[in-house]
Amino acid sequence: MQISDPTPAGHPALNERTQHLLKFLVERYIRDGQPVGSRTLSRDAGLDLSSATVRNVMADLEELGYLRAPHTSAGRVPTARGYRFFIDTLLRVKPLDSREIEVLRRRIDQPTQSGTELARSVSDLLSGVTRLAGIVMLPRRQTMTLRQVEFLPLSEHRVLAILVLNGQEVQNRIIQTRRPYDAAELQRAANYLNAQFGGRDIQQVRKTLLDELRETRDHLDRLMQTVMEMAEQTFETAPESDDYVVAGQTHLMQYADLSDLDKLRQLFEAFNQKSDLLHLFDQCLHAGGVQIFVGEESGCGVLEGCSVVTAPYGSGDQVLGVLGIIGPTRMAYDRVIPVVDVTARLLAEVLDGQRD
Amino acid sequence: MQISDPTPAGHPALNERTQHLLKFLVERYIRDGQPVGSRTLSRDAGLDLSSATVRNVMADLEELGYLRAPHTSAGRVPTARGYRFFIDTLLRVKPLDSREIEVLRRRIDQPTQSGTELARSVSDLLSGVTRLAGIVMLPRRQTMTLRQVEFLPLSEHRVLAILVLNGQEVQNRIIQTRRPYDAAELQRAANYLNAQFGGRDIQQVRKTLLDELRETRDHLDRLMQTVMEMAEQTFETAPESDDYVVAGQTHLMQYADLSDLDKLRQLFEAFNQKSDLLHLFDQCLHAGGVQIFVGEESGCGVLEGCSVVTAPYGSGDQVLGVLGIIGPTRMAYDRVIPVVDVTARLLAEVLDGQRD
DNA sequence: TATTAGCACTCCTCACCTCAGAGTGCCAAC
DNA sequence: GTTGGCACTCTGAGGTGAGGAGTGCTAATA
Repeated sequence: MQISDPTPAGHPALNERTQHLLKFLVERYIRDGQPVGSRTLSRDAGLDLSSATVRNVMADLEELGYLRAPHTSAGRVPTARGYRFFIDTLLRVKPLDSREIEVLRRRIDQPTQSGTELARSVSDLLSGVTRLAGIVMLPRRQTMTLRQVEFLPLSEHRVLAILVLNGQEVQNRIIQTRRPYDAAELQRAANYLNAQFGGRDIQQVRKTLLDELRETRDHLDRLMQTVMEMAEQTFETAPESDDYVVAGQTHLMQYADLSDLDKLRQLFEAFNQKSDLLHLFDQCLHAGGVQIFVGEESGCGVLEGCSVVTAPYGSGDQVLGVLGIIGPTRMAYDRVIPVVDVTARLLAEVLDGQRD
Repeated sequence: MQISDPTPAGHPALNERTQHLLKFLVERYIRDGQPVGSRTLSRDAGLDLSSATVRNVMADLEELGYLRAPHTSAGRVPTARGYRFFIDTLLRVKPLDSREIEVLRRRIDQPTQSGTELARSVSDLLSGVTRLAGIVMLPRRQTMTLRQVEFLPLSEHRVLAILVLNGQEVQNRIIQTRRPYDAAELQRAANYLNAQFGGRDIQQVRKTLLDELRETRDHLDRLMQTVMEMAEQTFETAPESDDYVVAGQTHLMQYADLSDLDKLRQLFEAFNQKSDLLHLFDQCLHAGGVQIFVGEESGCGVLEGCSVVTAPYGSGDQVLGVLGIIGPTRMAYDRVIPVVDVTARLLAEVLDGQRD
């Protein structure tokens, strides 16, 4: 697994003892949710240091911006920068054992009727296993392979276009036509498209058909005119698709860190709005591994107090989408990161298997 | 409009003065959210009574279970029973003016690709206008009219069934077949089904085909065998459909009445679970008008502190589904009720218009 | 020079108190 | 039946003080 830092920032060298203390403090804070004091560290961190010494170290770490004290006498808490350093250099991830992986695999590899359904089930899985909010971005339509296209006349000026993609996914679109078409005409257009473009991805189809032929439209024969009118609306980028699927938002209401109702409301609205989060996920598409945003690193104001862990998933060597979780900054990264990572891999496997 | 009481209960006769005071108290409480005291009523209710008199009346109303006092010195608050009486006999609903109706109509009558999309947009509308959570139950598949059915071979043992319903709605299902079928065979089966059952509702189709023919299966010719295998899976009740669509849940986080995070979590989980709410809405399908559940009248524990206002909508004389809102018990019924009522009517109109 | 014990200090939390304000119930008078 | 008056109750805001946790600093120590 490769964890890349979206916002690399220089970290001054810390000696081993300091790192150990920081690591212990972050872990303890993640476990208990309470500010950690020097006495606790002196006693439990296993370094045989007096609390006074620990205090000196903590003061240094606060100076460097890794820790902060909620108030004078309250111990220390990691800052976003502290979490960042923790994740990048201190964290040892616990790999899932094969039994857990098998459970995940079985839950993902269930027969589904559509990509949306699969995405829903995977985000359910993510949220169930991590007790956080799970998110799965749907594969971009543009990257899907065209298996088959059919046209069905519905009424005088309406034709139903049916796209079978990736051998599993079916999409419909109702097309408004300029003139009536009969079934035979539509059949011929579909045959042509299937013969010419079956097996290619939508992006290519669109490019070839529209960009290359549009100019010569006036010189096309009747068949190709039909093909063009159908294709134009059929292969346009779909504004309909749901972009991503969220599950388990309610989990986020359990964490004291996010108990501010107003903040929570804004967060939930961001889930519905989608645009901000989509932008964030787009950045992760080509990260090539697990990516983590701590707090406001994402540049998204509503994500204050939250962290996002994402991983792209793909079929073959192509990136199809991104999945991940959103939870309080104070989350069990050592567990969540492998879950996200493995889920992405398993989803890729399943999608590969479906390409029959 | 007809507002029916789902749980009629005897209400003793109240004299006019008492009713007036109760009405004023409920309205004031809905407006301000504060317990209403005798002084306020004496001063503002326009009855020229001393607070002592009002206190006597309030004591009676408390005795009858219409009011309760949060504590000794805090004025009174309506109980569920109080709201019930208010809604049934005291409430004067403010009809929407034609301008408002026009705005609603335009927002509903937008071109949509599918029933789900339409439902989503209507529940968005409901939640936007009322600032509560809007819910639209999707039309039961069983009640839809079959326009057209087509079968598309996908691979050896997989056939894509495409159902065009109500002239607007398209549904797909992938069917696993026992033996391979070629395109011509499937075409004949589709032709048969379209000829025999086009224009009938799914319920009928299913009944006729499955119940009547299943027994005689062994004596059917090859065409009918094909028809049967296709139809069995195509017309089975769909477990896939999303049942209902919720919008604007986040609005509910703004109301102090529901500010208990844990309660709120349970409520949101009920939205996702769906089964409880579906059961509730099913009851409203044949109510023939606006129906209101106050607090736990619905029999649904998580709805404590909430009211539900629903109205069935239909096309022609057939009930297709239910829509409504969920909000805090303390909501502006005089405004919400007509909004729900009119929205249901407008949705029916639009659906009627689409039956081309 | 790094570590430590000791100590004064800060700040939070909690329990407790008080007090004003709002509202009630009841009673006697009208 | 209605009303004024009065004692009573309860809440909520504000204040106080003890206890505890944790810090920073300093001087002593290894």
